[in-house]
Amino acid sequence: MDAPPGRTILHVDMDAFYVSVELRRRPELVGRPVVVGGAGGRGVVAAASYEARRYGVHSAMPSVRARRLCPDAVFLPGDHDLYASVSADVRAIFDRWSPLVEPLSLDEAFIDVSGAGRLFGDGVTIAHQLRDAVRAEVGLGCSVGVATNKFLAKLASVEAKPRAGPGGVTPGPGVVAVEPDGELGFLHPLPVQRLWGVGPATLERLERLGVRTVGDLAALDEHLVVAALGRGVGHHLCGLAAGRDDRPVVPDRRAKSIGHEETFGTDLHTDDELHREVVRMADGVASRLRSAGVGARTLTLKVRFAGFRTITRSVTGRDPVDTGPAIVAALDPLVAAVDPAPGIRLVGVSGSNLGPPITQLSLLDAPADDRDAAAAVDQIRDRFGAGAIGPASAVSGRGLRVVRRGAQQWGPDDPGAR
DNA sequence: TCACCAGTGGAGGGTTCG
DNA sequence: ATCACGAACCCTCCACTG
Repeated sequence: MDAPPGRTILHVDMDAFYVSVELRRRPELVGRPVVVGGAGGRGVVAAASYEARRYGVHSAMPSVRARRLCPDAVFLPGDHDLYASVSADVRAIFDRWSPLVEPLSLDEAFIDVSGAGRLFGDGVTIAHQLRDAVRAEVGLGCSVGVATNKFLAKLASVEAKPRAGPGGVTPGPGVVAVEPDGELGFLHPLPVQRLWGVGPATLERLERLGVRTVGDLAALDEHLVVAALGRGVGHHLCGLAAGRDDRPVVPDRRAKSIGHEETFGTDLHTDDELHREVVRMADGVASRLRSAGVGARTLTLKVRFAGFRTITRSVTGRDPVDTGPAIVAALDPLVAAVDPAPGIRLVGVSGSNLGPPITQLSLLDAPADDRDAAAAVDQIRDRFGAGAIGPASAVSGRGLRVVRRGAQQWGPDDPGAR
C-alpha cells in the first residue's frame, strides 16, 4: 500500500491575543505587565502579557492570586466583541492561503495548506508569509506550527512561542516545523500530559501504568491502554503517541449546543429564586438560538449545590424550540424536582440537538404571540444592547433595572465583562 | 416464542480544552 | 477542599426496534 500523500497542516496561535489587542489601543502599556480579565474580585485571568507571565501569572488563574504575584500589573476588563472582530480580520487573512481554515477559538486556527504548495511554496514558507501579513495588517504577533497533522502542528506552535522566564522575555522562532522523518524524535521525549485529551484524571491512570512520556505510552500495547482508559480514548491516545492523527481540518464547524450557566455571589435557597434564574437563562439561551437561526430539541438543566455536587437533567421534545417561554415550559417539571434547600451556587440552561426552528408548527407549542414578542425583543437588543430588555421576573426590585448577567465571560462580579 | 444481536437515541455523569 | 464559563466528546446504562 502506498502511503497517503502527506498533508501540510498549520496551527496558528496568536501571541497573548486579548492583551495584544488591548495594547494596540493602549500603546503606553507596551512592555508592562498587563492582565485581561479578573478585574472584579472573583474573576479569573483571561490573558496575561509575557511580562506578567514572568511573575508566574497565567490564564485561568484566580485574579486574587495574580494580583498577589504581580501587584504592579495593569488589570483590564475584557472586551469580547472587539476580540471577535479582530479575530475575524485575522481569519480573513488566513483565507487567502486556503479555504480550509478551522478556528479553534478566537485566537487559534488550523489551516490545511496541502493544496497551496504550487501557488505559495511549502508549509514553512507559507507560515512566514502568513505571519508577516498578520503583523503588517493587524499589528499582532502569532506563532505557527507546521506538520503533517493537526496534533503535531499544535505541539509545534507551542515551541514557536516567545518564552517568559524570571530573567526576561525571549522571542520565539515564530515558526517551527516538525519534519516527517523527525516526528517521533520530537514527540516521544515530551511529557504525556502534552497529548490532547490527557487531563488530570487520565494522567493519573497513565501514571499507574508507569507512563510518564509520550514514548512510554507508545511502547505499550494498545489493548492494555484501551483496558485502562476505554475504547475511544485509548485508541485515540495510542494513535497520537505514534504520531498518527487523521482528523481533517473542518471549516465552518456548526455549534452543537448553546447554553448559559452562572455561579451566583450568594447561594439560592428557594423555589422562587431558582425559577427566576431559570427563566432568565432560558431567555438568554433562546435569544442566542434565534440569532443563530436554530432551535433546540433537547433542553438541559444544570444545578450545582453548595457542596459542589452537580446534577444535570434533560428533556427531549419533538420539535426544536427557540423561545424563552417554550424552554421554560419544557424545563419546568425538571426544575420542580430540584430541592433548593441545601443551597444552589450555579444554575445552567443549555439547548442541544439543534435544528431548524419550527415556525409554522409553533402554533402547537409556542403561541404566535410568543414568537412576535421574541422578535421584538431581538430588535430591541440589536438596537440598544443585550441588557436593554429581559423577562419581567429578572427585574430586580427597585428601579426596574434588568439584571441580565447571562452574557458575562470571566466570572461573577466582573464589571468589565459586560 | 425465545434468545440474541446490532443499531439508535435518550439520559446522566464525567473529562478536557480554551 | 477549588475557580468561571462555554462547548465538545466520552462512557455507561437503558429502552426500543427489527
